[in-house]
Amino acid sequence: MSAYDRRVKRLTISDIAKRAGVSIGAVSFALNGRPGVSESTRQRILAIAAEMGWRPNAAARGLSESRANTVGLIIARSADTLGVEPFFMKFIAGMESELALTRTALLLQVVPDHLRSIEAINDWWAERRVDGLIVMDLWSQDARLPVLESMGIPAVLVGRPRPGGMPAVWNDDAAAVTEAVDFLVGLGHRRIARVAGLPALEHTQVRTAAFHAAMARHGLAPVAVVDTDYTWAAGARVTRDLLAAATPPTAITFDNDVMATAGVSVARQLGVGVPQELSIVAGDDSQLCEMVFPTLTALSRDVQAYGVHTARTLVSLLDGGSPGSFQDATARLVARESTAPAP
Amino acid sequence: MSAYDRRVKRLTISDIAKRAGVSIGAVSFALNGRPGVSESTRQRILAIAAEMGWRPNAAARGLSESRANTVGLIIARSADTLGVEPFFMKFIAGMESELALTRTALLLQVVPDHLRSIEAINDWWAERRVDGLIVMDLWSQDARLPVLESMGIPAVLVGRPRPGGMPAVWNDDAAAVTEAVDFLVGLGHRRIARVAGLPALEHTQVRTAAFHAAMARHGLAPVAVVDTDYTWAAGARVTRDLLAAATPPTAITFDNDVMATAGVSVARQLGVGVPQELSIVAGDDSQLCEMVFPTLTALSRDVQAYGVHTARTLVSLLDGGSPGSFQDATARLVARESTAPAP
DNA sequence: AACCTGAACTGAAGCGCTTTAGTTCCTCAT
DNA sequence: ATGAGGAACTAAAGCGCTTCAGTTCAGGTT
Repeated sequence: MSAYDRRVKRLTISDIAKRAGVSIGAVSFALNGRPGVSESTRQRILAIAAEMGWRPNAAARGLSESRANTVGLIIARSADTLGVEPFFMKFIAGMESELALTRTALLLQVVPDHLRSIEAINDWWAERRVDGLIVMDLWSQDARLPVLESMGIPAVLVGRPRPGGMPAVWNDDAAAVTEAVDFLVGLGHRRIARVAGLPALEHTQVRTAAFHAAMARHGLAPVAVVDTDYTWAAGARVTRDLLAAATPPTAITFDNDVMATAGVSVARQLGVGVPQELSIVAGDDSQLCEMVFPTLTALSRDVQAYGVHTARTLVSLLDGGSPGSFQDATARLVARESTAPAP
Repeated sequence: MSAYDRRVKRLTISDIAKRAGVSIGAVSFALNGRPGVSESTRQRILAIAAEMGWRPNAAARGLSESRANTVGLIIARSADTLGVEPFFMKFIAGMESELALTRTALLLQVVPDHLRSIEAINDWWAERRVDGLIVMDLWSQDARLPVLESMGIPAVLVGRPRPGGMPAVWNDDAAAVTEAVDFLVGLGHRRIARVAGLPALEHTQVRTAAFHAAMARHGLAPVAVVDTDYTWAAGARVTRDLLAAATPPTAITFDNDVMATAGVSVARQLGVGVPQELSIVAGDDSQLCEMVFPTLTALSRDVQAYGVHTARTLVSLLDGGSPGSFQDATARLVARESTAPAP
């Protein structure tokens, strides 16, 4: 005998019907704002339902409507990387504030790689647990997209829109990177390096291309562009290498805050003054950037709003709309202490 | 006409029944390992189901079993605080690895306070969206517990067990704090301060009590014990105050890694050498502790395992067991660069 | 008075599964 | 030959809701 009896008598729509002296159909009409009942009975039924504290059984409604009223978010990263990235939690918080408005729940799954991610997609869809999905961390050749398309799964991409593909919510990474380069060049820097994130991620490629273009526009050649895995260790190693070169950069842009922090740390160890001898720009903003000394100049954006817009797009898609892609605000450069005129 | 037709013909148990030439009841028996079918037909049915790629419709099964096969995690914190704390993502990742084994999904909700948290509990339970809950960030007088108890909601507490209450997964915060104090005293420190977290949180109180007890055991009186809200700003402010005192501490323990980082930063600004003049211990370990200079001595534990154990306890509870509370491994002190013999 | 209309409501099917109460049929003891 | 017993299966109810096809009835037309 379980400590919890699952079969407790639950309040159902027919209890309300009995109490109101009408059929369950009438109750359903009343509760869902459909025609078929007079305004007076509707009010009576609503009052009774509220008084009795009735709430629809999600499984029953889902079964009947062929809809789960739930969306899924699958994050394909190792738990270690996730931990330090404030991005996800903020994004999730934003999504939920929006989803709450339509009584849509959020199913979450954290898996280490794309293969598992596809398994999770299959499971959820086959079991009808979700009505649609949010896809993050897009790769340029993303194995998940064909799966989603072939199965006809409604999804919203967090990243650049695909031609003819599903709706995407994105922001102009290229413009942000360009702003950072312009800012550094404006400070007199000529020898600038870029420490990029995972090369498989599409936005890494976009940013790298934008970096090259922006440098070229100023008639400059990058000192280096190095791909990494976003970790602190990688940021430290690359910074060490860059500073050990014959003509080291006077400025480095990092693709996230964690690596930028590592860069500051390594520079200090090597006795390279930040920002006197080396300027540093972080590609993501978070409390972390204000936690280090010197505080980090960073590309900042409203991640929570990003989550809100993504959720809104998915909800609209599920409601039968055909939302276009949504361009979120471009990250702006927030100048702090880690940048200064070139030596 | 929606871009996605929800009414696409889905594979159901009766398709399999038709194909196997048996009744749907027989199929259900076969798929769920129940008696009522011969071994040969069971195998035949399983083969057909696998071949056709059948998966049970979660809503249908849930409706029939009066069970959602989903558990809920409600996090009651502001998105800002959440972001920097690597704890949650790791914990979630751990939970999921365990939940995946029993095909249980995780519903997540991030709300700013306990009031909203209770609303979310009510909603989920009334709608039968979850079978049980994980309760984190326990307060000593936690308004959620009476709600859970009165509604008979299966729940596992992440924190100290309540006498006669629901099962809890916890670790010995007192022992960990004691180890930190012993360590510092062993290094010759006599003037030790504690920068605590949110005073409403139960484990803050447990740690503070343990801190006092450990100090007393060494015949010492704390320089100060200050409550905070875990933020970087609070950590910085308190450190500044402590170091400005007539007889400043030679060692400070902080209740999380973020504040400890702030402490290091402030000390440097004030020209106080870490660890030469001031030793610092962080109450939580994460990559952050290895990202600052000097790297932080910290109380470290396996957060992912913590999540695994919590999920396992809840699953056992839902399966009708009556799991006792589970004591997770005690955090161990990882000595790094931020601690040294007292000046 | 006969007819039509539309609003207000009921009855019942159906969503996909589990589970209980039968039914059929084979085997074995008598 | 008869029946008891059990294994292997089927039929159908039920989970709680939505929805569609009817039914009833007041009111208006002609």
